[in-house]
Amino acid sequence: MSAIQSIRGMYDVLPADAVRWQYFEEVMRQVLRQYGYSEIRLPIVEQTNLFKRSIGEVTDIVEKEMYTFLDRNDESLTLRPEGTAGCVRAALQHGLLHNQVQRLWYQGPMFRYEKPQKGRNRQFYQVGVEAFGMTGPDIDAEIILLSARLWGQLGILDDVTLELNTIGSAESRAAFKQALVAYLETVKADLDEDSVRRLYSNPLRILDSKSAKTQALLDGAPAFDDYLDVQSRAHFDELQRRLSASGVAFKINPRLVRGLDYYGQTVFEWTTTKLGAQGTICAGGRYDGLVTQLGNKDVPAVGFALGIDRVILLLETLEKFPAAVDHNVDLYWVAAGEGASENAQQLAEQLRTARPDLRMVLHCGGGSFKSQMKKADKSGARVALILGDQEVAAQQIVVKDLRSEGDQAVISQADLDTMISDIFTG
RNA sequence: GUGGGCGUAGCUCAGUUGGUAGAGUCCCGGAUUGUGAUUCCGGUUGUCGUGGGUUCGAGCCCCAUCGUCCACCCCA
Repeated sequence: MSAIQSIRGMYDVLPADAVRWQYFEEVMRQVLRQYGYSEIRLPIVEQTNLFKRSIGEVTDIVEKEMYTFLDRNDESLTLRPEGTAGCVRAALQHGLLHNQVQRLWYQGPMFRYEKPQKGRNRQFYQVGVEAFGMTGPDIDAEIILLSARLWGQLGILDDVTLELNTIGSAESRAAFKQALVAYLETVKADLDEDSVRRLYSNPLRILDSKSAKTQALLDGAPAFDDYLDVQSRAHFDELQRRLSASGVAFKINPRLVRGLDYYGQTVFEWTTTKLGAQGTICAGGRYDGLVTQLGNKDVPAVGFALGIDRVILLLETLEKFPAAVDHNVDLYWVAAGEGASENAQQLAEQLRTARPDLRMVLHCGGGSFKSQMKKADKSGARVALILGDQEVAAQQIVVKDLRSEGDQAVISQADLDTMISDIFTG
C-alpha cells in the first residue's frame, strides 16, 4: 500500500490557492462590515437531534448524507451539514434573541456524505449570513443587496442571476402541496422515476426537476400563485419593489423551492451557468418558524448560505482574481560569502521594524549568487537586495530592480530605509 | 445510491498489432569562477493506481478493487 491520502471528497487548499481564498475572505468581510453584521464562531459538531429537528427528518441531508457517530459517552453527534441550525442554537442558548435584533455571519466547513463532483465535496465551505428579529421585506431586501454587493466587489455580478420566489405561509403551502399532489397523481404514469419517489416525500421538489418531460407535465399543474396568502403576496411585492429601486435585477422563478424544511415565504438563489451542474453559488430565504421550533421563541429570521468553494471556482473560471494576489513577496535578500548572510539578516530585521508593510524573504540555505537570484526572481519580488563579501566590507548593499531591465544601484547600508521608501511609496 | 470517462516522473502528457518506458515542464549544475526572464549543454526523477489472471513475455488483453473526473440525484 502507498502513502495515506486525504479522505474522499475532502481536499487540501495548497498555498497557491490559499492566497485566493484569503482574497475572497477579505472582500467578504469588508462587505459584511459595511452592513454591520457581526461574526459568530460556532462548533463543527452538534447533537444529531439539532439537525433532525431543523432540516427535516425526510430530507436527503438527514436521511443519507450526515456524518453521524457516537462519542465515548454514547451520545449521537453529527458533523454539521449546514450552519443555520447551529447559529440558531447558539443565539438561543446565549440569549441573543431576547428582545433584540441580530445580524450575524459565520464561515467554515460543512460536511455531507455525497458523491464528489465539480463544485460538490464532502467537506465544503460556506459563509452563512442570518438576520433575526425582523419580519418585513426590508431585511429580506437587505441581505439580497448585501449578496449582490459582494458579487459586485468580486467582479462577477454580470455572470450570476438572482432567482426569486415566495413559497408563502405554511398554510398556503400545505394547500398548494395537496393540489399539486392531486394533479401529479393523475399523470403519475408519465412522471420520471425520481419525481414519483418524491411525490409523497417532498412534492414541491418536483417543481425544479431537470426532466424535460416532467417539466412539460408541470405546465398543466396548479399554480402556487392561486394559493398564495395575501400577506405573503404583499411581502413579496414589496421585496421586488425594493430590489428594483436599488437596481438589482432578478428573475421570478415560480418553480424555485428549497430543500430544507425550515424555509417559508421569500426564497432566492444566485445561479451561474459557468460551473456545470452545480450552478447555485448562494441560496437562502426566510425561515420564521425555525426559532420557534428549536426554542419556543417566536423570532422571525432570514438568511442565506454561500458556497465558498463554488465562488472560488467561479472566480477561477472567469479569471477574476487580481494579479497581485498571486505574488506575496516584495523584497528578496540575496547573500553569499563570508558573513553576508548574518549581515543581511540583521539589516532585514531593521527594515522590518521600519517598514512593517513590506513582505520580505531572506534567502536561507546558501547557494551561489546565480541560484539565489533565480529564487529571487521566482518569488515574484520586485526588488533584490544583494550582499557579498565586498558589500559587507564596505557597509553597502546592491539594490536591484528585478522588474525593469538591468537597473541596479550600490548604496550605503545606512541609506537603506530611504532607498526602500523611494521605491515602495506609501 | 446509479451511469460514463480516466489512472504512466512532483506537474502536463506520449507510448504502434503485447517484446521490460519516453517528451515537455520542474529541480540541480555548467556555458557566464558576483546577478534573475530568454538561449545552449549536461544531470536527477517511475512498484506504469493496487491485487489476481492469460502469455515464453503485459504499461497495452481479461477480472476484481481503489482512486479520480463528469453527469444523474442532492444542494451551497
